Amino acid sequence: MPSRRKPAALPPRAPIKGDMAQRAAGKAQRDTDRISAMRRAVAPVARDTVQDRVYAELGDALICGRLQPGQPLTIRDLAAAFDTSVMPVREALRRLIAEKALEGLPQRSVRVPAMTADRLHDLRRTRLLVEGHAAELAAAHVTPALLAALAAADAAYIAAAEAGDADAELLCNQRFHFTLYEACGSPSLLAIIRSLWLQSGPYIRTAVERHSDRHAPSQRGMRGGFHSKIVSALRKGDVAAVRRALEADLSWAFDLLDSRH
Amino acid sequence: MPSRRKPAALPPRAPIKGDMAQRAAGKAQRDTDRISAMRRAVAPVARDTVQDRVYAELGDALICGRLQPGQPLTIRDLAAAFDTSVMPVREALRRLIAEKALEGLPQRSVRVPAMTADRLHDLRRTRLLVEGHAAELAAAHVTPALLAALAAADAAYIAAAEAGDADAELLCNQRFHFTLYEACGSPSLLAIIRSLWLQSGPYIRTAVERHSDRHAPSQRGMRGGFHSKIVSALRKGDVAAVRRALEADLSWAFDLLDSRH
DNA sequence: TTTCTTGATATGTGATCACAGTAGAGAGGC
DNA sequence: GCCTCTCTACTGTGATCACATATCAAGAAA
Repeated sequence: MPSRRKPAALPPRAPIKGDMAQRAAGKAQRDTDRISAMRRAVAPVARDTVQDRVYAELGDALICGRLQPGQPLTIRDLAAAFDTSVMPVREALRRLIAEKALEGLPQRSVRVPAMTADRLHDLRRTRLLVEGHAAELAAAHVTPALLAALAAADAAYIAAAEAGDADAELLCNQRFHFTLYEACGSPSLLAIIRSLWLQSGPYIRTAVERHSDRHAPSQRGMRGGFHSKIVSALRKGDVAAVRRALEADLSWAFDLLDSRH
Repeated sequence: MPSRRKPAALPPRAPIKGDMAQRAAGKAQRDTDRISAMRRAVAPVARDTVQDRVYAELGDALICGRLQPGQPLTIRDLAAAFDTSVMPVREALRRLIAEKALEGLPQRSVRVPAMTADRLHDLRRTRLLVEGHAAELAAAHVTPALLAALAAADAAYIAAAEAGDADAELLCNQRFHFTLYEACGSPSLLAIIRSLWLQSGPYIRTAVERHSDRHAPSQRGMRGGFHSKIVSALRKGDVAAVRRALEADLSWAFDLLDSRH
């Protein structure tokens, strides 16, 4: 069999297709209004489209590093993996390319951006600038609820790290940081940070795995030390210390990549 | 006639359709290879698609403020204005929404984001942070060629401002700033700045027009004073002064919007 | 007169088809 | 044997159609 088709790169973890996509195969239903009204009542907020779900799924895969740097992505393969047509995938890829999370090659193929020393250095500098500033802004709006949420996120992170579940570890780390950043009250900064995380996610995964390879499970929660320093600085209201702790946390991951690459 | 169809919001300034789009109406041509080879020789770099051109056109319109804040955009209207099908417009809008240059409403309609005091404040703060940092980085890589390019861009800006051509003024202002930012050597910062300009373009237009309303033509080049201060600070290598001058330039426009809105 | 309903129109989204360009494998000539 | 050419499968892009839903207007009921 001469087919060169690669196996599906990314199996969907949850059904992607909404009800809307089933109508092509389904029978014509007359009481559509009744059904859609009910559906709206059940899920009044999450009114997302198929492409939104594809986008979210790919974004998660990028941030959690489930996609390798340099890995090529084809629209049709992804559409097959998600069990949809090419349309939603096209638009999701387009969005991710616009956010620099994916790279559109001149031959129009799409791939996860390759990891180069220049790119790592650039991302590191920009993330220190933007996320450091967001942390400073958040430090000005500290509330007990925020501190509690951060502490909870940190605990979940440590548990995941010690359990050796890299996916959960990265997810909890993301949750901790974005809990902090959302408190900064700047939508524009938040959008920038989200884009930066999408861009650096595939590399950070590599860093975390290296760390796990080098250390015993009981030592893997080490990064939690950075997190708790951030929380205690926030509690004291020491803005400069918050920034320092956050920058140390970020630098930790990038240093792991700098040392050997 | 009950048609509620609005007039085309944005007449294309240049033909959008490439040769690819003409094949649907055109006759089948056999010597395609010869022609495409020739075309590649003539334009070896600009291998852009229809959606790229729609995207670029809409981006220019946003940065130059030819689209009003709050203005709704419909795919079919834009497709008619650009004389293409809806496909390229869909994907161009999707990209701009991903960059926060346009706003996707929950009812799935698309519009230019409305101007609110909160949003203005947020954009101002983020732009001061990011563009200030980019200017500092650029100050570390000053070359005579850069200084000459900036001086030329500033001269063009003053000429356009005194001529009262708002479109050209905004375009030259953009050129001056991006000449500076490109020298910072950070692709990630440049992408962020580009997105921020797309977001604030519609508002800046309003600011510039207010300034023109209040001042005689001979005084309209005033902003050039900021630009020349930036250039002279760069020439002296005074990084802090570069940042101050740039922040004064940016604040000038936002102050105009703050004062009366 | 006001309000709810009911149509028609319009608009975004998804699926499918058509086509140009590319890359890779295999056959042919040197 | 190595290089070149050709042919085929594949991929992204654009066009078009189908459909659910949102919007708005006019009409009916209170």
